[in-house]
Amino acid sequence: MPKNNHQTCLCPLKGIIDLISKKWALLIINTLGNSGKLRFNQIMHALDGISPKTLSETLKELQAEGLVARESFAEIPPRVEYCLTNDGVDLRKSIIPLLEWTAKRSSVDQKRCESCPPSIRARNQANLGEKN
Amino acid sequence: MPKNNHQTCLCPLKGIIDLISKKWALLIINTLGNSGKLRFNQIMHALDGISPKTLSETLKELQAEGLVARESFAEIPPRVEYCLTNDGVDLRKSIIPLLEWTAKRSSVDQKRCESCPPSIRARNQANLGEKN
DNA sequence: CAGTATCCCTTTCGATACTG
DNA sequence: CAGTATCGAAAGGGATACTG
Repeated sequence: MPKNNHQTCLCPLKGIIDLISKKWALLIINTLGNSGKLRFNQIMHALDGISPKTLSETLKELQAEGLVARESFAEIPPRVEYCLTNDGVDLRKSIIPLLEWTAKRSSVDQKRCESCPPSIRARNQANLGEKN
Repeated sequence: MPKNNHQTCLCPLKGIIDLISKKWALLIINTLGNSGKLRFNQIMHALDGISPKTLSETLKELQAEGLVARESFAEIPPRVEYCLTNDGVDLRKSIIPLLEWTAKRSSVDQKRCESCPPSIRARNQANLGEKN
């Protein structure tokens, strides 16, 4: 069996394309994965540039897919927290190679990560060092 | 260091979203990866439903990104072959976990893979068996 | 605070006919 | 065969104002 001939069916991909091709879906997944629990406005802030409409819609789709869990508290002012489900965590893990591939191609992007905590940036650099 | 707290920066993701959010990009990558070299009309046929315009445009972008190589032969009728570059092969490898995640979620999709060669389907089943 | 409702612009992409 | 040209429909998504 040739080493570089690992064949995969593209049919499952068709299904997932709709999900991850949503401009913000993977970003939300990753942000929640980084932070654990976040409130609506916290996600808005973390994903600089997303509109409340888009965030709201995308979160609903992610919930429908069983990737994100929503918990609301009967308080005033209202409080709602979002986090990944186990499935969401798995998805996030499965895109890490993709992240690494991207980072490896354009390490220039690392410098633009002003919205990322220094700890994450440091870890990225370390990961890149290991891989190269 | 908590085990489930592997943090990743989302900035590289922003860059890749544009690429993979193209409806057909990953499908082309994977099809080429499965088959090695393919001609324009072969890709058209493999990706049932894509229009020549969309295929042409997407192939150009993938070439511009250095993921796909194009080789044309001065023959009549003309012949052009596409294949993955090394970078393209790497990208394809990096999305395999994503494919596996998707396949694991909805093994029902496996049954709809009528366009896939039986050998690929068999391999998918085997891979699923290993993972579960 | 956590969304929803509107408006509108842009991009995407399918269908089809045509060309070197 | 390997595309290109043109048209149009549809969806994505931003800005903003508003509501429970």
